Amino acid sequence: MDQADWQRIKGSPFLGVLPDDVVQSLIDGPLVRVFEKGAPLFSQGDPAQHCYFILDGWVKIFRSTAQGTETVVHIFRPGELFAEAVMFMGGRYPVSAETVTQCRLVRFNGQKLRQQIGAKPQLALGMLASASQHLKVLVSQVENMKRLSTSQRLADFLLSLCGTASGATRILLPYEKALIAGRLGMKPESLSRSLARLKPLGVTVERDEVVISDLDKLRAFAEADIETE
Amino acid sequence: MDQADWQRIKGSPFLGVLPDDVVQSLIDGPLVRVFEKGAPLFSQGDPAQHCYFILDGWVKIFRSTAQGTETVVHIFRPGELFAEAVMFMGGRYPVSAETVTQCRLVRFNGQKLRQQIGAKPQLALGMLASASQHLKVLVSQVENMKRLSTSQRLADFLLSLCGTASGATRILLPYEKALIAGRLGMKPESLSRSLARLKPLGVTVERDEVVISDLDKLRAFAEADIETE
DNA sequence: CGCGGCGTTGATCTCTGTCAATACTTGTGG
DNA sequence: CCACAAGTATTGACAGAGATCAACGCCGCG
Repeated sequence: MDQADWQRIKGSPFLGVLPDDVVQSLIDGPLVRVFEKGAPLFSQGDPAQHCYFILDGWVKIFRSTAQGTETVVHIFRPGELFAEAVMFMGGRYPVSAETVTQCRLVRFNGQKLRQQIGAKPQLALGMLASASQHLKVLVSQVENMKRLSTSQRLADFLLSLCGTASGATRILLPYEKALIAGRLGMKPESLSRSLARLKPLGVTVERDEVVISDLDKLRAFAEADIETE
Repeated sequence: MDQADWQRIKGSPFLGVLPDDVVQSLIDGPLVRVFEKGAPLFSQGDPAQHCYFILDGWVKIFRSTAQGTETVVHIFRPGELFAEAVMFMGGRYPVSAETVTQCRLVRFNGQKLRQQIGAKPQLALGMLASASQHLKVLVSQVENMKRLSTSQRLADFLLSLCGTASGATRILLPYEKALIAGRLGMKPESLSRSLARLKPLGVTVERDEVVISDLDKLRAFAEADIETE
């Protein structure tokens, strides 16, 4: 775990407020764990004993039905902590998690965390902050599904990869397009067509590289109530 | 605030674990506040200083765009606590809230809560339980939007009003159908047609009264991956 | 009685899922 | 170096679901 890793941890709402030695005391086993792409982290129904912080890579959170269909609920990115609320409660995971790229993760032990909670109220504050963050994300996901067209959701997704920059930019899609489609609530074919529909707005795709010529134009489109062409 | 009201509060994952005097000490001003239908509680962007527990009535959580359209994100019902996680952070509300019926609410003060958590860490445990609960609700909403047809979402919604009963039942729709449609991510016209499509499954509607002849049959329909009609 | 809000119904259109065919990429083994 | 196979992405044709627009019925209320 190098300096950049600690920097990442400091940026997290949950872990950022804690002294380094406290953070270390919550880690169970090796400080950093490396997972290959497609590695399962936990399954829905498992006892929620750990939560994870992402140093590098992307992690898929999904639900499976008895028939085997799987629905992507969310995909977490580097710098995010997930499964902390349910782990803290000590119940069972309501969803499954799996890496979608190679990942470097920090795993925290729920039992140790629960032991420390009484002595360190800021632990609880941080967990609530993190849980609140996740609530916001899911709230806007529900909103997007209800209100936006597929192209708008895609635009929103691309913008979320760009940060707050303006003008033109060039981004790499972080994982497979089929997964992006699932994350946005559509099929891969629809994603292809949605991407094509963004071409008039200055969005061109080649392989896993997307070039956006005017971020503000794309933002206006993503937020528009009525599709203007 | 009578005995039944306290009973309600006892059923809340967050407040249920707290002693009565602690609950009272968190209340800011009058114990119970009465709101007429359509009363705004807070707007997105306001500093999140309070959270609310619903004794009676229904509260709509929604988002407004710059253009003025609003999207219903969630509708809370009697016995539910909302806005607690974001209030805890001390940031700003990401959504707006408004009563959709006449309401009797209990309002809690964020500052007092934060003070008390320092002194009594078990307060934080309850809050985490509540946040975790709401996360689960949102996760299943995301899943429903992505995976289920409109009729299935409607069936799911009706079942959520029935509890765990079996056999036949009769329920009253708690608010206007246009609002139900928004909650389920569809248009009022589609809601009408979805209701009609449930008739072969033993669901009949008259005004705001719904009669279900076989709850288990409806459950099977709501959970099916492929519509078998 | 007439008006307005709400809900339903009907006709039509658009979009997305589905199914299928076709590149393109990558990796493997001859 | 090439042939081949498997995984991934795009494209086209088609059918179905839901949105849209418009008309009508119902009911409460002045």
